[in-house]
Amino acid sequence: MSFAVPPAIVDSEATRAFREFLRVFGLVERAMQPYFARFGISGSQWGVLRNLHRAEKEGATGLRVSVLSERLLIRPASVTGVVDRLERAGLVAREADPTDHRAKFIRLTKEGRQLVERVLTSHQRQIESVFGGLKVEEQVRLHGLLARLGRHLEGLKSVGLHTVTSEAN
Amino acid sequence: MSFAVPPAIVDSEATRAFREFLRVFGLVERAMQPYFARFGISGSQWGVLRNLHRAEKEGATGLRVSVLSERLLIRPASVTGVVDRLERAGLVAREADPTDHRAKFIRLTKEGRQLVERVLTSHQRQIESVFGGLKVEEQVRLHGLLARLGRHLEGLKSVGLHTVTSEAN
DNA sequence: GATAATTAGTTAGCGAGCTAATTATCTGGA
DNA sequence: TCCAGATAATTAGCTCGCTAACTAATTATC
Repeated sequence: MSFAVPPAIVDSEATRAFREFLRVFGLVERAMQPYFARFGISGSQWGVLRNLHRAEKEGATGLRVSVLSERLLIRPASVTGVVDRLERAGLVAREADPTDHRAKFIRLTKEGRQLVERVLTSHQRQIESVFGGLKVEEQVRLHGLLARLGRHLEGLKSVGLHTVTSEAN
Repeated sequence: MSFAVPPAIVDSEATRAFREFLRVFGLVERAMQPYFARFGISGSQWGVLRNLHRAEKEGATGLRVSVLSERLLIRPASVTGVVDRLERAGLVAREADPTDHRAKFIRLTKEGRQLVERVLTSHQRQIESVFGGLKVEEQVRLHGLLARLGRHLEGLKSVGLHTVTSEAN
């Protein structure tokens, strides 16, 4: 009964989708990285800058490290690193939160704001170029499938025997 | 004529898809990492081990660093690092290529092979659990859209003004 | 056959993610 | 009130990507 051994020759649809997902992510990274490099920043740094810019438009003077951590889906310790480099580049500044001396507000400097505006003038076009391989209707379908998958993953707290990173946060 | 300013309020479908793509990737990583940690390896290390295992099944005794680099979509220098750690862990070994003394074959050790077999017994189930948020039919559609996007990105050699990493390879 | 150019892999050094541990501050209950 | 525990951010130390520069070996060219 050779059925006892899983048929490794043919992969499941989930496996095929999984592999393609990882592969395309690599390709997207490779397409975006030189784009950001033109502005002297990295994709991660753009994530911080974009969020700060949005916050400004909504009237906030800055964002806490913890808020950036949640929005960017990275740990606070990682935010510290990215902010360090942005600060060194003069694009953001750290400011004490008067109501809570443990917390710090990260805000855009004038230079940072100017850079964001400059990136934004070409940003849509860049993303369209990356996703231009899909018709708008396909982009919508992709977004829908990803959103569904995302909701599933948010619910998936423990997948194996471990908890995703557990309550350590 | 307020049209001169791009309507930043409403994002394009491409932008929405792009953002969701990045977000879901983060979630997938978070789901897989503790799974691999159970076996004492990382996702990157698994990539090397899985490729070596496949190569073995196809009759090869090992794979060159350059071949691993192509298959994993990472630069040779990065392969060196992952292989270093796998070698230190006793899961792979480096072996000279008798026909070309510049090249090296990376092959599984007995321990490495045993680990791969052990991971494989639960691997399908793990991936199904991650992608279980989608029906099989949706997984197929997702795969199709990603493959299409992937083909587009492979063709996209220069996106901005830069070449992806240029001819330096 | 000697030398130039190419190729395979590694090293060095950086950015960015992670966890675990540390510091400083805040807060709630005895 | 004061102290224990929670919370915000940082630091230290790891993996893993990257590029640039290097070494060693092969191939091509004159």
